Amino acid sequence: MEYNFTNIEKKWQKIWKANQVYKVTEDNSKPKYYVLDMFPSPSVAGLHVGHPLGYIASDIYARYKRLRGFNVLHPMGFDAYGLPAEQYAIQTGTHPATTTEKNIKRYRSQLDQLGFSFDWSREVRTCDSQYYKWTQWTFIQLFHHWYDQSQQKARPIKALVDSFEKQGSDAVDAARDEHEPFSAEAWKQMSEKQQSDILMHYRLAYLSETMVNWCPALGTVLANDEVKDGYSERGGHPVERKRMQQWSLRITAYAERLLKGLEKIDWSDSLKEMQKNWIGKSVGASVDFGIEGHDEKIEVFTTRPDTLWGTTFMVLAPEHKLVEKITTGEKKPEGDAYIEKAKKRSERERQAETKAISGVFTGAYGINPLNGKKIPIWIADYVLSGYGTGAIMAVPAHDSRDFKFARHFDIPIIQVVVPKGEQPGNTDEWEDSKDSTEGTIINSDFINGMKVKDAIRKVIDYLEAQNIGHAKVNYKLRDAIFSRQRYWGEPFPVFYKNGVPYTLDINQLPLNLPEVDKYQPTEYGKPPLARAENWKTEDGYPLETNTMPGFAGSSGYYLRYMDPHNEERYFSAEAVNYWQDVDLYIGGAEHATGHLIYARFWNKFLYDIGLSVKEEPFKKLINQGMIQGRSNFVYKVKNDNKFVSHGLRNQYDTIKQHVNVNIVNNDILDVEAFRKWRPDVGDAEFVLEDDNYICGWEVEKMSKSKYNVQNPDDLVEQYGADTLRMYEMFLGPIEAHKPWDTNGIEGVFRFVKKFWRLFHQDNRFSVSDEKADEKSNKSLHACIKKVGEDIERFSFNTCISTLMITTNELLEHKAAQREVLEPMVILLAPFAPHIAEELWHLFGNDGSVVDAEFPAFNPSLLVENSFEYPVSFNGKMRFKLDVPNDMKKEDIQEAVMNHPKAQKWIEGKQLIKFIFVPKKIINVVVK
RNA sequence: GCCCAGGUGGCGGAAUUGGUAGACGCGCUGGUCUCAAACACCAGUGGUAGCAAUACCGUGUCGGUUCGAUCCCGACCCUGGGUACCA
Repeated sequence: MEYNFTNIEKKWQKIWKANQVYKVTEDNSKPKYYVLDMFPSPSVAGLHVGHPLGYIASDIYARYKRLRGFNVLHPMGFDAYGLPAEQYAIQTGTHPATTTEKNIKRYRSQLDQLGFSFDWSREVRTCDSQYYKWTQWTFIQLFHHWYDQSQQKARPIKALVDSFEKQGSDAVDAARDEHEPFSAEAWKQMSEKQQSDILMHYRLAYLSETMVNWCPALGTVLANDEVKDGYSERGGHPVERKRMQQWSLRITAYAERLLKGLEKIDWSDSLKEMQKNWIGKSVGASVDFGIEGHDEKIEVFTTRPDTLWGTTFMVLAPEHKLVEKITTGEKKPEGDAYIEKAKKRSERERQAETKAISGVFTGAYGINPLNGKKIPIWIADYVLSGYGTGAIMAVPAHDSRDFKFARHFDIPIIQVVVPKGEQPGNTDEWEDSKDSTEGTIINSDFINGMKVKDAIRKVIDYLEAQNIGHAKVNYKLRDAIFSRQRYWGEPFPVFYKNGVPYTLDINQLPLNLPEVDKYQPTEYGKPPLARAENWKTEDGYPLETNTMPGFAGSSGYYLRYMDPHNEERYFSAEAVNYWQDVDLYIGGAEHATGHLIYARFWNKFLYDIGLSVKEEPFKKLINQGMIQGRSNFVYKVKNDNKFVSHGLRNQYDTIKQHVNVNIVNNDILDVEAFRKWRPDVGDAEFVLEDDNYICGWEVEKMSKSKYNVQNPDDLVEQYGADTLRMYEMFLGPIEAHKPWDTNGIEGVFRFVKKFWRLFHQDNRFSVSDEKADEKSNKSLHACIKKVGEDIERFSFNTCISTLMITTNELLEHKAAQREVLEPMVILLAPFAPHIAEELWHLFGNDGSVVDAEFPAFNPSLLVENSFEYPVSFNGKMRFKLDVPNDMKKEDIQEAVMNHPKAQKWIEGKQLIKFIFVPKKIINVVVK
């Protein structure tokens, strides 16, 4: 019988579906295991070869755990809201729901043909109202909760209001924005609007003014990514920074718990490090600087209050609220121009460009609260309004960036810390700032002579005693801006009454996304939902027109999989008590500081209010590497409808443009296909080299916008799903990034055919019930051991190598006994489920191979009584020597030294040391 | 700029991380089978020198620690990801 993968795969996929082989229910007789993939966002391009990489890995592990007797939850769904469907809708007028539905169908059929063990009865889609009902529900909960620092948990707003009524604002220790304190009496006399404004400073979901990239021409807000040099990437319209009222989530309240929680989870150190840096905890002090001639104070945060005496200037972010007020008349024009310029630059641009030093003196002076010294106040765009207080005290002697700024503008530099073993220096001669992490304080009044650590403590005590500052912990983490001026997202369950926001009743959920005539913003720059007819409550109050961001729907989806059809609740207590949390989560590292932080926050909140039963949602996380695309480029001559070949591009002034890799073969462009693909330049001239148009190439992220997407369908048709699954795993370690290349899939295909041949003779399934020989048994058990160990450490590429090696050995031994071949089928099953299932049934088994038992390995078969040692001289391997296990070190030394091959290396030299590492190496050191 | 990761033959990678560098596979070379091809099978394959045994060189670059470094330390170069409204 020939190996006909198409028939085999189709047949078993049908049977698995009909028998619901992958459907799971809570089963208290078995331990649970929850394997989760980051669900895909269904794009027009379909699934590309990078998507399945993670899914194959998780599927292997899910199947493996099932073979080990676990009740495995392995669900899948779709992150269906987002920009791409909306952009497409703006261009074509097609409703995003239509596009999304179509894309999901395509994804589903692509996933199905790969033979994944997903329980599709649990599918969720973020754009489904029965799903987003619970996203909206969670938002309402966030709105009605605040964070109690003393209890370190979220509590109902009701409790806060009670406290205000009894004791005013000072009785609680809450995560909140700054506001003036008030008494219980004052609270009671406030209007509803005033009370609402106060509560906004506490709610975990709140309205506030935040900075955005505003593009007036497009009437929309843009991501930093969409802004290039102050212009929109799309259309090239000017963009400016602007304040806008937005919903935010007070994720900063959870900063400390997000940080601490990292210690308890099994994630890679690099990912934890990224999150740690993102949260960016720093311990220091808040200090109030006076301003000459003004009543206001400038609050700065510093990690080094001990260097206060070294402060020779201050810097405000251009957006700082005091800039306008303190800039003096003569400096005003210069200041305004600078602020105008800064507005046009994105935060990232402002931080990236450190070579060009820029800034403007305000003409105003701050007062150092410790010594009363006057220090100039500058404006510079390297200070960002979003970090700390948007103002810094600059200590040029001990900070590199401040140093460069001071040198550039000729501002004095005062040394205040002397590093250990050094003498105080002349700062005029310095080329850079001096490290100050450790050392002795000078030029600093009452802390002179103290060590840095003690000085910090002393200064903070002094600041607090004088009421000019206090100890403070600052986090780089910012609250998550939660509103988007877009159509294709969850509507907020919020309406406005006299300008005060209220949430809908839970029983009014879901608030369905309304129909609109167009998907772009209105002429007045209002979000698309403003176009919806009757977008108001039954009582006629206007509903919120913003929608939620992409991460809203993906923040809690793993919980909904536990009980996806529950209409009464997010999920039942029974379901969550059984499934608990995700044991293994597989997805891309590009989510490190986005989704993976938001989801942890979301889960902690649900934990606080008694829904989640585990504080951390994802116990173990694996980041599958990105399969990178190989992009191709054409070179268009600027201001001319002409393209030049790669080798000639430097002779012209050209722009590099992506070209669809599917019309490029071996970097040679199919010019006719290109004309069809880009009708806008259909009549272009092509400058060739050697009669060909050669394209440039680069390895980049695979994405539709780079036209380098490869999809798996053709490969499944040509080689079958089992081969594709194993080939993707064989490419390299799951966590490594690798460029996609189809060369090499033939080798895996050969292996699958070889494996099939193990069980067949003269085209007939032919396996005997006789005892297998020792060699075959040894091969099998070495394989069981290695494959088991390697699956446990997610080293799937070496699993496949091992299976190849064992298959070659068994073929060589002409092993055809059930005793060795049947366990091989089970070992292969997680990787290549279709062929394994077919062979499993050829053996006469009834049930599915997924319910088989992972074979046990017999250690006694693998015991060796000697070891072949590599013998090195001065670290260089020279020959090998077989040594019995029970031989003594002295005897081994003698055997080595008397070995004929050793003479060449020891002749005329003196033995310094004889190193013997059991089961590793022998090294002879001679001189 | 900042944070994180990576760099090993012609190519993907292995060496479970201080102990034989290059497992397994692709590709390539030669051969068997065939009228021929495909499939399959056999042999070889890091570089240099050599008929060979063997020797020297070799894990991005430079330097260090060690009996011994792909692995640890320092400096640098290059590539990829993230950088808060792409998902």
